[in-house]
Amino acid sequence: MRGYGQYCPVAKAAEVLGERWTMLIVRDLMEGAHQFNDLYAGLPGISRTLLSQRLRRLQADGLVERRNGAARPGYWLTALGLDLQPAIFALGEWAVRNYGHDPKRDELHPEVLMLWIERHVQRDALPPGRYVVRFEFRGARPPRAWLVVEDRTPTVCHDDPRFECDLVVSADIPTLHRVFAGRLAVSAALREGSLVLDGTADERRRFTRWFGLSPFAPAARALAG
Amino acid sequence: MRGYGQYCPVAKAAEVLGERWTMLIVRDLMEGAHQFNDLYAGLPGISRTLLSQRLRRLQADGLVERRNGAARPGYWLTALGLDLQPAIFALGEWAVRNYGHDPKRDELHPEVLMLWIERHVQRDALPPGRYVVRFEFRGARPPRAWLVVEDRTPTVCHDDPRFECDLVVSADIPTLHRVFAGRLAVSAALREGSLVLDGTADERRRFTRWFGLSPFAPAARALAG
DNA sequence: CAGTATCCTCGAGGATACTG
DNA sequence: CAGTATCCTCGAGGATACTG
Repeated sequence: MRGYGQYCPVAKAAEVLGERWTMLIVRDLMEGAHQFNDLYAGLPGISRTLLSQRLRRLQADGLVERRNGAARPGYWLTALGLDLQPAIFALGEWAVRNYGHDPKRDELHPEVLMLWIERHVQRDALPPGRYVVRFEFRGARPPRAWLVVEDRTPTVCHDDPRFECDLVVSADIPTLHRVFAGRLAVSAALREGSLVLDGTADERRRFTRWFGLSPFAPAARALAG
Repeated sequence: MRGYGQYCPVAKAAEVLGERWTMLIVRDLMEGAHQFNDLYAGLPGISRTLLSQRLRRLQADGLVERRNGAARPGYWLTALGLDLQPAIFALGEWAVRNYGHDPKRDELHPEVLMLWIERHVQRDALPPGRYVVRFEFRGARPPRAWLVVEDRTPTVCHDDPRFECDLVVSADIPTLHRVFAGRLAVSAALREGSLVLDGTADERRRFTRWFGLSPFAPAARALAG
């Protein structure tokens, strides 16, 4: 995107963030995605070429840096990029306030939703060692997914990992999304039966602690009243 | 712009605001531009066709409505559009915090700067009747412009209106911009002589009251210390 | 796993001329 | 003053195949 040739703060922000996908990449980096393939999985429709290009542009603009030193190399927001948090949050809150309703059927990819859930798992609430949860989507395709935790690090699997499951979570995708988004309380979903937990009483209780909600859940909750 | 097919608040916001020019159009509407030609003048580089298209899209998305009833028909933000103010402001503040320095020479159009100044004039501080101020840009092209006020309504003229001037403001464009942006206090500019006011003592004093700064001036000032 | 190189398409938007 | 219609260009990005 060419610049606007206007020395206006809003124009400058639009210049850096205005290209297609860029804001979503920043959002994903904020929510804990750092590897190329992790980012790629969270952006259905983008091509690998384009993601690569956008990441290079973000590096050139100083919002993102590639860290090679760590155990797993990856992309991280710089201080400049992290400083965008309040602004991106304000944009999201605007959308929540005004468009918070009726997700269209084809806007709910089970894979992406599971990725978001994975990214927001409350790690401290997870048990040590291996921990496996199966999600049953009730008629969606794919019909199920697994959240496999090893040493408090969750990973979504779409193929049966063939481990014993500590808990089974059953809900259709819209319900699971409404819960994640904070528009339906876990307790209310359990009560009405749109969300069903299958496991020991301890595990069912533990779910409410490790299952993290969207950062926009408080805003959505505030709307509901 | 096609949507992202993701039911995420940030994606939704990016969908509505992410097209080139759209955010700047919203910004201009927030700052008091309402007529097609007024918007057009504030967006150097856009084509009339594209502006028209973007305005139609903004109407379809519910951010803008066309009001035909008023004395001058024009485009106005709806409640949905106005609700974007905090988010757009946060984006601008991010840019001010991080890119607040070194405007490039060709990013400072005298015409656009004068338009911004016109839009932020403090009307209550203007005298009734006709009031005319000439701006001398010291070597820029065009070299001067007039702010003609009739009944507290300011209009920028780039051709000599042939009225007597109540005040002459001399400053090069970068200085005038720094003052408008809040990065150089009027008092400091006057002291160092980069801004010169020519008129009666009363008129010179009045200038500091009607000359309004950018909405981002407080953020810029805060940076300066 | 994390990208890059190459080719090709198609649609956004510029230029120009026009209108109520 | 406030746009619209038409034509045409060019460059963003998809598809595909490839690599350290």
